[in-house]
Amino acid sequence: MADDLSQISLTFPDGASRAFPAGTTPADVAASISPSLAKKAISATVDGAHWDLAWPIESDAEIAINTMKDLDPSLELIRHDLAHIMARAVQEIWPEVKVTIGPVIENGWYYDFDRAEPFTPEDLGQIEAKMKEIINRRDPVTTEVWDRERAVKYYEANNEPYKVELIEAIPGDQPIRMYWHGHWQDLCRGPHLQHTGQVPADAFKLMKVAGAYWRGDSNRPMLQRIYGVAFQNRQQLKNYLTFLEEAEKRDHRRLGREMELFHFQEEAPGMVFWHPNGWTIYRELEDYMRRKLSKAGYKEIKTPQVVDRKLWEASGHWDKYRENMFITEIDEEHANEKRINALKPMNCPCHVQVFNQGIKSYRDLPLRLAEFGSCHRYEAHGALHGLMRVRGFTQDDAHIFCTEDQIEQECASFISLLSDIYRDSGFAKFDIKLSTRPEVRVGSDEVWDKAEAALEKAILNIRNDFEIDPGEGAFYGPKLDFKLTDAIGREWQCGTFQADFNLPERLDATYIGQDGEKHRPVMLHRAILGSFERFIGILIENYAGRMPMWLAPRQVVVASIVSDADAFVLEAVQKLQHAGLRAEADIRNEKINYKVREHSVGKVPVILAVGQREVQDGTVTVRRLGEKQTQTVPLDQIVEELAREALPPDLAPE
RNA sequence: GCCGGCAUAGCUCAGCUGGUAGAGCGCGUGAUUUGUAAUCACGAUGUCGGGGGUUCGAAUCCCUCUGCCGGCACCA
Repeated sequence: MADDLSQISLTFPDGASRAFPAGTTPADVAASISPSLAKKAISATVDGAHWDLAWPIESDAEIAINTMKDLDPSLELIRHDLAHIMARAVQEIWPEVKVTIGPVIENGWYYDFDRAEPFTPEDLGQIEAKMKEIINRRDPVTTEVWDRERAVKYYEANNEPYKVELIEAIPGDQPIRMYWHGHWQDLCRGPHLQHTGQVPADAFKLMKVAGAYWRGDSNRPMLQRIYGVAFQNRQQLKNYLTFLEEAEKRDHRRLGREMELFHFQEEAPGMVFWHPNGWTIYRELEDYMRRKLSKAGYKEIKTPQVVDRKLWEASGHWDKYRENMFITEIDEEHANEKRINALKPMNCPCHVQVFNQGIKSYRDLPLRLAEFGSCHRYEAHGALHGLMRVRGFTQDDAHIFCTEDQIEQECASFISLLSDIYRDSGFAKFDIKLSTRPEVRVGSDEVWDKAEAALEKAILNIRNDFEIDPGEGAFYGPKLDFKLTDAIGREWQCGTFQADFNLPERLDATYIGQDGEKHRPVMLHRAILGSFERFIGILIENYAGRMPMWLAPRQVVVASIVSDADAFVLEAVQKLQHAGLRAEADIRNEKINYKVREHSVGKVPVILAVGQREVQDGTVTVRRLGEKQTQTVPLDQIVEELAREALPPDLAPE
């Protein structure tokens, strides 16, 4: 063994330390502990870094040996190695295909290939079969650190130009690691399993092929990306596939059709045709927002849809977003020139116009101008997606004109308002991200210091965890983004709060300060829902269409069991409607089973059934969505109960 | 915008290698008066996304446009 000078001390998770020769590998360490651990070991965690069993450790460190029982490292290795195994399978089938990169992602991995022919779904099956073959070969994984030039020459010789480019992008102080699975080779930073047979052959699946730009750059070649998912065992894979099916059932586009909420059609791509049911949800949400904003000290305004390009030139949007704006032209009778207007893509320039009317005093600040602002943006065809990404949408927009000193208070009130609204709409959890000053920006460093600190302090008033995204702020000011988590764990960025030192300048907004001089206000752009369209899409998916009472488009259906009950049904509906409920009668000549099924599928939260007995007793039999039991109660009682239940959260007594 | 796929009745989908369309649900009519997730019978579904071409003949093959789906890029 090596002498004392080249000894290092490794500390284990239980706190014990032992001396090892410098350059010892985790495999050596595992073997020194027990033969069974040596067998089970797959990788190590060394000072927090995921470490290949074959990588030498040169200095004192904390070490933990990982086995397949350690979820994160084992999934990481399985998915990582599958990416290579897939690339190898592809090259074994089609040797001319060029390989590029293949990282691990959530639930699996992808790998991008350059191939003239498109991959077909049948190809995926063939690749999968080949991958299983490779796994069964149990080829050992070996790792070598190569000299940079040698690696470049190697890839040049093998006609793998993408790999050459990748090597050139690796910082000079980092090793070029060459990995071999049997005869197949890839460039990779590792770590890896010890042989391909360690990957569970029945716990992965290739999911889809899609185009993807080389290095994410739309000016560079379009490659073909194959996505795969992988888990530790077959059951976990099955669970995941079931989860996907469940998520598909929540798809708001499907539910939108089934529940008759809205539709889209060719003549207006990306624009929503709201149907009565969907528009009911929209209006309930809008009414709720209007009350919340009004209570929070906002003044609601409405500004024009069609605005002369001059204003967009002044605001800077014409230069930057011209391509994405809907333009209207008009020949005015006595004008020399055609007048060019744009449908507003955002509300802020118009809000500044409202602010600029008359002279504002510091006493007017903060001035909070809110608008349910209907905006249009020409989004790329490929970007459209149901209600989630549309070309015509309505923001719950507002601009707060204030002084620098007021930013913190305004931000704090905003976050508290946003928390209320998210909670009321069913989202308990949300995350906050603070994006700070970018390289290129307007405004002095002092103002940025102040604004960033104000936003940070405002968050800390409410909670102590938030993420910082350095350099990702807008050029005009720092911003906060708010991401909520839905019922199946997906995250959606909805709210935003942005300080703006630029637009007031460009559009010359001023107020008279205490000193009698003109000053520039700061403008705070903020939204909570983002857009009504998208937020409703998120609500539909979050609730899987089973909206809470106050948002449900059809709240109660009163269904007759025999036609002798029809009169009582109509009476009940009238009482429910008088109590403010969205109630309807179902006195069709159908069995109660049929009616219950239809309204359950239609996601009506409450069905009241009326037969002979109920008519006699003045009662109804209540069945709630998703419950099998029923309960017979006096009509007047349930009317009162449901009316209370249907109150929007801000109007409901605590 | 880019890559790939798809487009048949209101919805979900079938229609093999070219011979002018079919099922279930829904809809309409009638019967049934029904007790908590589909009662029975009968009936009608349509410019096979639009345009052009090949062919004696096109839902089917080719071209093109549009839209949708999955990604990528974009998202003030």
